[in-house]
Amino acid sequence: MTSSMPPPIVDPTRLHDAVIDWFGRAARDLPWRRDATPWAVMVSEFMLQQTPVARVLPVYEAWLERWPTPADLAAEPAGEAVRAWGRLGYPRRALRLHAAATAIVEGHGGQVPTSPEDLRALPGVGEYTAAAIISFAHGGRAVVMDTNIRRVLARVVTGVEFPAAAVTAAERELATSLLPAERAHVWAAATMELGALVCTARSPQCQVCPVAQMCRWRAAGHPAHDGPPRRGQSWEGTDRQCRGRLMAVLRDATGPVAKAALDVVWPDAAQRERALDALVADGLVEPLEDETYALPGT
DNA sequence: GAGTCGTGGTG
DNA sequence: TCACCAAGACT
Repeated sequence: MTSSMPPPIVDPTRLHDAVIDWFGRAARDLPWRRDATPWAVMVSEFMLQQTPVARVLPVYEAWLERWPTPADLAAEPAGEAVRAWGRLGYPRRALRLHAAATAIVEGHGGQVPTSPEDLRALPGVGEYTAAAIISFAHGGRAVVMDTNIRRVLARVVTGVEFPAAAVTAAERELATSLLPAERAHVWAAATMELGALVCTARSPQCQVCPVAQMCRWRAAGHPAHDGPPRRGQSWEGTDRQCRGRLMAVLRDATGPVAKAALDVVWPDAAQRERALDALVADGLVEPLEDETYALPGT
């Protein structure tokens, strides 16, 4: 696969050293770094998918205390995972994490897999999460591309404000070419941290950036994003909002709830029924007898 | 490849 | 205020 991208202008070694050195001073003391067992890393990565660190922290702590191993989680009904997920959002992630724990117990002796293939076969583990687990849990060498790293590379190396909506081949080639032979996992964590703390989406702190001197976007005068506007996520009146309301009722209940309790949280009956059916199809809700509903297995 | 899937903080 | 954004995965 040939790339249409010009070769990187920055010197990879300088880039690595600057970012990793900065990371040594500025890295946050996060619980999944302090106790980076494979299961802890895996749980954190599921929770951090599209969810800010600050909101993950309390749920993460409670989760690992209750379920210190994959087997502990797999031993309980999926609904308990959904309930403990709380208001993190995208509750299917809780379902997938539970299913992944079950698969780990049944197929991997209770140990989080180490190979990309085995990791990707787990529900909820995509390209990013597999690479993250390999890097942060096993100290392996993998191309990690999350929203932070993609933005940092787009700016520093490519010279544009934002990466494309979806990962491109050129981007993957660039990230691969920059993957250091040694301490690749530190490079991944450091680049991600730089994107999270300094090279942020809204208001980048170039004044304190360790690679400002070699940043192509900065050198070009911070040109604004050129391309189609990134589609905002609508919310009011959507199925997602409706689903959220229904799930909140079931989470906050101690057992099965009557359908009437669900009806009152969404006025549009047709949309409500459609959303409820979808939740059942997704496995997030279990219909029981006498027109009652519950989280699966509870 | 574009759509869908939650929730809440913030510039 | 409100559109944007947050360690994506899946169809």
